[in-house]
Amino acid sequence: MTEDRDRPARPGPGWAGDAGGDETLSEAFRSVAGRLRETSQQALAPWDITPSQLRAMRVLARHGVMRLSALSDHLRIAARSATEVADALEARGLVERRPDPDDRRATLVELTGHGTSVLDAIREVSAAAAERAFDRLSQADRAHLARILRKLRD
Amino acid sequence: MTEDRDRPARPGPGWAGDAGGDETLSEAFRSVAGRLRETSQQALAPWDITPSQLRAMRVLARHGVMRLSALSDHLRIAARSATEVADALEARGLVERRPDPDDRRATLVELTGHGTSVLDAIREVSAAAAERAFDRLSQADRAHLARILRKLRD
DNA sequence: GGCAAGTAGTGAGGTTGCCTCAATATGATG
DNA sequence: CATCATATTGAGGCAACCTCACTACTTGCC
Repeated sequence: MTEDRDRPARPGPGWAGDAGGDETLSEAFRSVAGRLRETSQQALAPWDITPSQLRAMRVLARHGVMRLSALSDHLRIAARSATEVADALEARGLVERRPDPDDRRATLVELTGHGTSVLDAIREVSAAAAERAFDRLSQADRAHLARILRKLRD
Repeated sequence: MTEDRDRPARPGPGWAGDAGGDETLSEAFRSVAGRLRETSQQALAPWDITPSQLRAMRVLARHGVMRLSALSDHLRIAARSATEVADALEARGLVERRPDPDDRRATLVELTGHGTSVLDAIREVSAAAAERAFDRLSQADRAHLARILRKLRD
């Protein structure tokens, strides 16, 4: 059946396959989360930036200039992998490396102006796409959901 | 999975990094989903089965014996990749290959008895682990959440 | 029946995003 | 100064995907 071999579609590891007939809360939750990820990934496509790179950009936008090791801590990846992400972003002109004046072992990474504006644009589009999924909920349901999610996060 | 590392933690692609201070529904949702995935992945560890393999087992449990091509359709991966997943599961004695009597090009895959019981055990443990995350919600909140999730899935 | 065209599975080889280990450079400390 | 710790990176590996090409088989058509 429908063989979209041409288009990878990247459902991602969290994708629940065709497990559409669940009943437990956690499975329903994951199923919705998977769909959310799909749509926001589509929104991301035009910029040719991977989810991994986007995560790094978000960290840099949130916390400003930082060392590579700090970036790897925030992303919870090995230091070596942060080097790779920074390489990719630097090649696209989205971040800049600069030696840390306080410690000549270290390298600082920072979003460029271009990186900041690209991130802003992505944020806008992908937030819009994702929030659209919640349109079908009433105002009251949205408030409920927000409150419940807050409880679940503590 | 090479779980023998110090702290792989494998947050996965949906992991929102340290984006803990967000406000939009979609970001909160993904953050919670990420945590859910983390815990259920830990629950999965003892069996040395990757998420990818588990997904395949779930499909086979749900739909019974099927061709490799059908499996790849259900998992939304290329046919070639389904071969790999089946290889891994077969090596662990969790599925069996058998020629399709109706079409000698095709190969059928099916969960073995062992595969079924392993899947049942995994399901039990990981569902329990995941549902535990919802313990902090009141009965009313759980009902709300279930209803809202149902709406989001249509 | 005979044969071109299509389909199922897989070998070969590539990509991505992560990993560990070791090397190099620098910093901190007794 | 000697030693040990820390920051980044080169080298190399692995898992889970991918495409392309091949073999074995089936189907459709004359």
